[in-house]
Amino acid sequence: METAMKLFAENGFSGVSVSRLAKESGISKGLLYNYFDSKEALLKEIIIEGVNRMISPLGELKSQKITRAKIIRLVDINFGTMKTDRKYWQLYVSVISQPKVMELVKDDFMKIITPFIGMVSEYFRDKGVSNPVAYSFLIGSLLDGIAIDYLMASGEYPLDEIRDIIIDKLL
Amino acid sequence: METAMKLFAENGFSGVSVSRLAKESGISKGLLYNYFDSKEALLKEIIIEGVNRMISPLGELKSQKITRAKIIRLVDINFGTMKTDRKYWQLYVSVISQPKVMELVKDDFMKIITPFIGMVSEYFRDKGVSNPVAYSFLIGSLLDGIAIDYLMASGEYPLDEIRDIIIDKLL
Amino acid sequence: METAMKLFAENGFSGVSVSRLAKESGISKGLLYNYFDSKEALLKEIIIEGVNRMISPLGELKSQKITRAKIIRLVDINFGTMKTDRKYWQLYVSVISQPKVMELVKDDFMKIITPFIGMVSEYFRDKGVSNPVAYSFLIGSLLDGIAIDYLMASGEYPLDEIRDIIIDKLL
Amino acid sequence: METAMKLFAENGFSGVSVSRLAKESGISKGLLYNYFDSKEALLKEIIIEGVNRMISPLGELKSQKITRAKIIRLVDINFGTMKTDRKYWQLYVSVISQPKVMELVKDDFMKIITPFIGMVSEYFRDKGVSNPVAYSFLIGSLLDGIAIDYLMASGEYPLDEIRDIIIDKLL
DNA sequence: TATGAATGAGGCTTCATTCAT
DNA sequence: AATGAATGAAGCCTCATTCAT
Repeated sequence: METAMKLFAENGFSGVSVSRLAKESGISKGLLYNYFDSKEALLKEIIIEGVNRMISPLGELKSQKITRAKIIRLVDINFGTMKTDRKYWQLYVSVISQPKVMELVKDDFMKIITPFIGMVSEYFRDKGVSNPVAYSFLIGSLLDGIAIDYLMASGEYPLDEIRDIIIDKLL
Repeated sequence: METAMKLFAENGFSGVSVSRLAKESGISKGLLYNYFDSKEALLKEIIIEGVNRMISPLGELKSQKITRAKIIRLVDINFGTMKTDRKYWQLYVSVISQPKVMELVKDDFMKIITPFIGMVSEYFRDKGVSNPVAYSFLIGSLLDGIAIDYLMASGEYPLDEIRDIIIDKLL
Repeated sequence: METAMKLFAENGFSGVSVSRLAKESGISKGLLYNYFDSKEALLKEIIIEGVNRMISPLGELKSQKITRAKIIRLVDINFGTMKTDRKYWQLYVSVISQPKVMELVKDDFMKIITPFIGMVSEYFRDKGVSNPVAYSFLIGSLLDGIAIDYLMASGEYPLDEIRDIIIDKLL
Repeated sequence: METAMKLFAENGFSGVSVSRLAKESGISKGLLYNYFDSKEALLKEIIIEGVNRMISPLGELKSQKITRAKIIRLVDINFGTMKTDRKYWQLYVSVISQPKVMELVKDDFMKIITPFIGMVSEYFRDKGVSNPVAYSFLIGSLLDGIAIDYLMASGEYPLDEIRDIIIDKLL
C-alpha cells in the first residue's frame, strides 16, 4: 500500500498499471489480487487509511469545547501533514478532482471528515459571525486550494506566511 | 471541442476514449485526427480556448491603475464564470490536479494567467500589507479551492456568502 | 511519378502514405486518384516506366548477332544506370524482395526482361560452355546481388573492380 | 517464432499484423507481448536466432588456416542451408532489401557475419589476386543475388550447376 | 501464500479510398 | 481538372483480471 500510494500520487490512478504496482512492490500480480479485490479497491483502502492517518492527530481536538487555540491548532496540523505526508496529499488532490475516482471514496470520505467540518462551523457560530456555515466552507475550500497549489509549486509556495494571514484575518 | 470539453470535464482526460469523443461528436475517429494531431492536442486547444474565454471579461481591468473596486470586480467575474461556464471550470479543476495532464498545458496557461497574478500582488502592495505576494498566493489558492468544492458539491455551496466574506476580510 | 519513385525507393511501398505522396507532389489526394486507380496502380506504372527506361539503352544490342563486346556493354550499361539512376534501382530492389509487391509487377517485368536473358544465354551457348542457361542465371543473380549490396553500402562498394573481375573471369 | 518466421518470410515484415501473428500461433495478442517487447523485437529475435543457426555449421571452418577446400565447403554449406532452411532465407532476403527493416538488425547482423567476410578476403589474399577485397564483395553479392532469385523462382533454378561454375571460375 | 502465463477488450492512431463540390 | 473533408477498417500495443499450479 505504501508503494501504491507513492505511485498513484505521482502518476494518477490510471497512470499506474497493476503490473507496475506488483513489480515495484516486489510481489506478483496474482498475490496482489489475493489482498485486494481490484485496483479500485486498493485505491479505496489507501485513501481510507491515509485520511485516517491525516485525521488522527486531530483526535486531540475532538469532543471538547472548541476554542480559538484549537482551531489554530487544526490549521497547523493540516499544514504540518501537508509537509510531512506530501505523497498522501498529492494522492488526495488527484482523487478529489477526478469525479470518477472521487465517486469511489466519497462516502467513506465524508463519514470521516464531517465531524471536523462541524467543529469549524461551531467555532464560527460561537464567535458570533453572521454566516458560520459559509465561513467553514471557505476554510475548507481554502485548505483544499492551498494543498493543490502547494503541491504543484516546486517549493516556492509561502506556506507559513499564508498560515499567518489565515489566522490573522479569518479565524 | 464543445462535446469534448463536456466529456473531459465529467470524466477526466483519461476517462474519455477517442472512440467516445468521435461518437458523441457525431464524427468519425479519422476526421477527429484531421482536426487535431492527437488526443492531447485536442485537450490543449480546449484549455487554451477556455482560459482565454474565462480571461476575456477581465480585459477591462488591465493596464489601468489597480483599485479596490477592480479587485472586487475580478473576484466577481471569477465567480460569475464559475456559474455560467461550469463545464469549463470542471475541466480546469480536473486539469490542474493531474500533474501529467497539467504538464501538457502549464506553459500556455502561465503565459495567460501571469498578468492577473501580478495585478493582485500589486493591489496588496499598494494596500501596504507586509507580504503582498503571500496574499496573492492565498487569493489564488482560495479561488482554486472554491472552484473545486463548488463544482463537487451538488448545489448547496454558499458561493455568494463566501464572496462577501472574501471582500470583507481579505481584500 | 518522379516524386513517388523517390519516396517509394527511400521508404518502401508501405512506408509512404497517399497523403504524403499528394503533399510532396504538390497536388491533392483527390487529383492523385484521378490519375491512378490506386496506390498499387501508381507503383505499377512507376516500375514499368522505370524498367523501360533502364532497358532502353540496351536497345542498341538487340536483334544483332551477340558478341563478347556486346555482353560487356550490357554489363557496363547495367552498372552505369545503377550509378545514374540510383533511386530507380533502390525501388527495384525493394520491389523484387517483397513477394506481395513483386506479385503486382512480375508479369510486366518478365515480358520486358526475357529477351535480355535470352541474349545472355545465347552468348554463352555460342561461347561453347557446357551449361549456358546456368551461366545466364548466374549473371542475372550476380547483377541482382550487386545492386542490393551496392545500394545498401554507404559508398565504399568496389563497383568498378567487381566489373573487371566479372569480365575477366565470367564472360 | 517459427510461425512468425514463416509469416514474415512469405509476407514481409509489414505484411503481417500482430493480430495475425497471434491467431496463427494459437495464442492471444496479449501473450505475444509477454514474450516480445514489440513486433520489431520479435523480428529481431527471429533474425538473430536464424542467422546463428545458418552460421553454426560454418563453425568448423573458423580459426584454422583457410584453404581452397574450406572456401568450397563454405559455399556448399551456404547452398545447403538455402535448400533446407528455405523459410529463413526468404526472411533474410526480405530483410536485407528493406532498408527500414534492415536498420533494425544491421548491427547484430554484422557482428555475426564479419568473421566470415574476413575469411573470404583472406583466402583471396593468400591466393594472390590483385584485389582480394573486391573478390570477397563479389562472392558476397553473388550469394545474396542467388538467394533472392532461387527463392523467387518456383523451382527451376539451376543451383547445383551454378555452384560448379562458381568453384571453377571464381574460387 | 504465491506465481506468472494467459486472455481479450479496448486504447490511440494511421491510412487508402470516396465523394460532394 | 481539382479539392480536402470524411470514413471506417485495421494497425500496434496496454491493461485489469483470472486461473492452473
